[in-house]
Amino acid sequence: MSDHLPSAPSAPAAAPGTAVPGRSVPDRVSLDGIEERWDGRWTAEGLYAFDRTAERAQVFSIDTPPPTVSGSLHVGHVFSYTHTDVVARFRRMRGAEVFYPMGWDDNGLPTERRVQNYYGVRCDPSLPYDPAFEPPLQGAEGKSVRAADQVPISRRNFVELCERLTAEDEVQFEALWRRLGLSVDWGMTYQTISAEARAVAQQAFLRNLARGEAYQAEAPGLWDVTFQTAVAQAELEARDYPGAFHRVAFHRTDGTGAVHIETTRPELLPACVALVAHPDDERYRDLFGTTVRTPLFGVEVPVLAHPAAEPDKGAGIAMCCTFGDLTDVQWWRELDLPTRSVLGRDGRILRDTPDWIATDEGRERYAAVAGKTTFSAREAVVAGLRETGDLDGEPVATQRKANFFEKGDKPLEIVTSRQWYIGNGGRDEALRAELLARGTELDFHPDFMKVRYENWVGGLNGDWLVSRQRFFGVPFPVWYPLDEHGEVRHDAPLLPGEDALPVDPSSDVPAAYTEDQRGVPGGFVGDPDIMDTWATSSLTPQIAGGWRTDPDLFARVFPMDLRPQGQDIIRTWLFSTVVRSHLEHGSLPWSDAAISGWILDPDRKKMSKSKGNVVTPMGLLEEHGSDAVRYWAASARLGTDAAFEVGQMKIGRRLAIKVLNASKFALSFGAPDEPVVLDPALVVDPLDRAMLAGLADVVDAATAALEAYDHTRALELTETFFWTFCDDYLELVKDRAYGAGDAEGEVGAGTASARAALGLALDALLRLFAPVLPFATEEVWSWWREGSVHRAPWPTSAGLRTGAGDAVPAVVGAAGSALAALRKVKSEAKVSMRTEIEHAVLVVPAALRDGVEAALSDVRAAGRVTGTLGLAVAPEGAEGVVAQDARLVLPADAGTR
RNA sequence: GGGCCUGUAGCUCAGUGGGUCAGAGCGCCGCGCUUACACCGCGGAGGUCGUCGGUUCGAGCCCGACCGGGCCCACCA
Repeated sequence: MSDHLPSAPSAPAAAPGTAVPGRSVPDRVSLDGIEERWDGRWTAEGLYAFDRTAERAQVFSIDTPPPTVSGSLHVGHVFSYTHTDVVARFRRMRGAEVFYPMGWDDNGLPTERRVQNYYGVRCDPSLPYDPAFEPPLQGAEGKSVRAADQVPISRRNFVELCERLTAEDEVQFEALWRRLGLSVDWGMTYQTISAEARAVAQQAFLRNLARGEAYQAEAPGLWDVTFQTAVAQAELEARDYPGAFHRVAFHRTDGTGAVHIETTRPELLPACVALVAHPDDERYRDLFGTTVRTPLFGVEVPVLAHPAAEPDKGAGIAMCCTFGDLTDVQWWRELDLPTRSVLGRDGRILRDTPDWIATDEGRERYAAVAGKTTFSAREAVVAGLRETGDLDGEPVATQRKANFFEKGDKPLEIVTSRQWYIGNGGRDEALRAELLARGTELDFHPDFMKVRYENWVGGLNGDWLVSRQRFFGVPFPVWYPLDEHGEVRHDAPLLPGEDALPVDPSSDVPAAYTEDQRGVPGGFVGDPDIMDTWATSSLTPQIAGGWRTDPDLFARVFPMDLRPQGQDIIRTWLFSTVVRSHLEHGSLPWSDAAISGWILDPDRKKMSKSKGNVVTPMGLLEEHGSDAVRYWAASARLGTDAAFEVGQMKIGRRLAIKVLNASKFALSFGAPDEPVVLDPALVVDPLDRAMLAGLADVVDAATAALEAYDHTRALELTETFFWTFCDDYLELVKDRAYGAGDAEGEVGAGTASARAALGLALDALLRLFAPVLPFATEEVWSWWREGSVHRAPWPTSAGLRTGAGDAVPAVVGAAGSALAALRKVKSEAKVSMRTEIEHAVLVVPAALRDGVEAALSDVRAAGRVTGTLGLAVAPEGAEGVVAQDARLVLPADAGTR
């Protein structure tokens, strides 16, 4: 007996070999309204609901990327989310219980800014919660409200407004995803700023802290002066930045002359702590150990040797300031130099004149730059250097690379501050090796994306800085005692129990303290910082999987199977998730990572947001249909950039319509109430058997491709087969399937064979297409089958092979070539394909001879050959089938050939 | 400077352990209202596979160099 329809628990598919009763094929088929109709049904039936009684081995869990709800979705999202959905649908049909949640990322700067502008407020954690608060503005979208005009509100109020605002976005986003046909379980959504997500982030942090993986340190670090927050290595972006080399004289204290250095940051002159040159540099060897005096400010600094100094850069001797760049930090640390910071966290030169500037002139010069931005301070310093003659020549303009916060527009400065870190291998070789090993374990699709992971981990130069000096976000669940002098005891943090989470240390009180002790000597103070957004989103598997509150669920879904994401956030989201999982669970967070490429506009540039917004995703879906857009997305391989191509969507739409039409046709034979018998034993005709043999190969190959995350290959195989099926097989088999040659009232064996083969083929093809074209396939499925195609089992080749017997697929191609030869005769004669042929000889290559002969009667019928159709073997080397000596039956007025 | 990806018909792309691999679709040209489909069908014309070397009996497919695209990292004196 065949097993072409293996039973699945939720799929009331036909039992092997049984008849599928009752067809209900519409007279006219259409894609119009198909998305709303089926999305509604799927929702009503809970078709994609996750069965949480499933065991881990049965579950396929997906760590869906939560889109930023304060941005807008663009075609790139549609593209990559389709890839994931194809996987989800395939796995579901393969019998897996698919855990496919959707998250909304409403934590972070984009949401913070949007809430500020939309409601005219700003977050001030020092304020108490006001339950009755109503924002001054509603929907001041587009206009940004000046900071001075923003009403300060408590963090809790701010979070509430965030949730209020993003709720509207989530409705829009969900509508789009539904329209696109994502088979998400909409009963399982999460928000990254929700109480649950905050609690997970805090709990994970507390555990990192308890294990010694998280720590606090006061150290120089990269600082964004606009946002006034520390920034992590992963958030850096190197950009070109105009600057100028200034050649500046330092005066030797022994009075023997001057040393010239070159700098692009003359405004940092008051922060200079040393001059540094390479130990082997002949030019400066004599100076090592001596001191020089800084111009303008008259501070005596040593000339030192350090191998990190590069003789061919600038003058070969550099001024080391605290801090101009990361090399300065290295020198400062390794040469044990003093800290002389002059730059404030707001990016301005500190107002108070520092005590290391002792001379009257120096103090005067400093007063002239105090409080200025780096830009103005630079002008002032340069003017001063000109005045004193310490500027040698004119500044030489240069283009240099500077580090920027990816969301910022001013170069990062280096500022000393107290920050939280989580170990990520950046300063611990053993941990780095472990994390590199995790990367090796993880199956990247495509695999070369693994290199990006390895490069990043290999190049880390510090631990993960997780604290941010912002106000909206997940606060650190930490308080500190104040000693009797009111000094903060950072070394003795007060921590909440896990049951108390989430906490907000700015409004909650640590155990054994009362609110009135906040900020007073002997009392306590809350940690003012919030976590980096990645510190929360690195925990999406834990948040979505119920790590904290639902261990039963968590055990069924974690470690997850798949992380789909973009290649640009391998260093951030992917890596940080691996770090958290490794530290907390001692495992990878998922076994596979599917990396989608970019969408490029027709100019081969990365599709910009502005362009992406011109073509809204919803507009695309409405114009072309969801299946069509999905087809375009599914045509692009993972990890490969794809062009935004409307043409490809049109092809997809055509395919979807073809599926409807061809299916309608394949189901049109026999009386309407006559059952479709899906019995391979009925398939006896050589052509039918060959078709099934080909289809069986396609099923095997497509299945293997999808297993390997190669949805493109699977689609291509299926599609190619399907078009041949339509253009050749359906045409060839048409008359026989109608029962053209059967006696009145009888269904001949050939007819039954064709009908069974058509049914079996349709049955498999619909399921093969279902992951990519969920709407069209479901529509067709509903005409003749019970249940949803999306819960039907993935096709297997075994039943098809039973029907195929020992037939080889090539017969279909041979017969198709023969039919094409007859068509060509008509095409060249410029007559209708319906024109009858009264005589022709098919000259076929030897290799095709048997195939053509096996299907000759079908070829005759499809080619409308009424008389003799001869068969001859072509000479060696001839290609293709040629019809010779064709005589067409032409209308009287067209003349004869 | 280091690394990854990529360069095949006008366009978008397949070409699977080197030997019918020179392909598909779109576009183009011509034809056809053939009762599944005119949101269609049929037929046809398009390429010395970026360049130059090398390995091999044989190379889009392997190796090297170069040229052209895209991206990541490093480079802030």
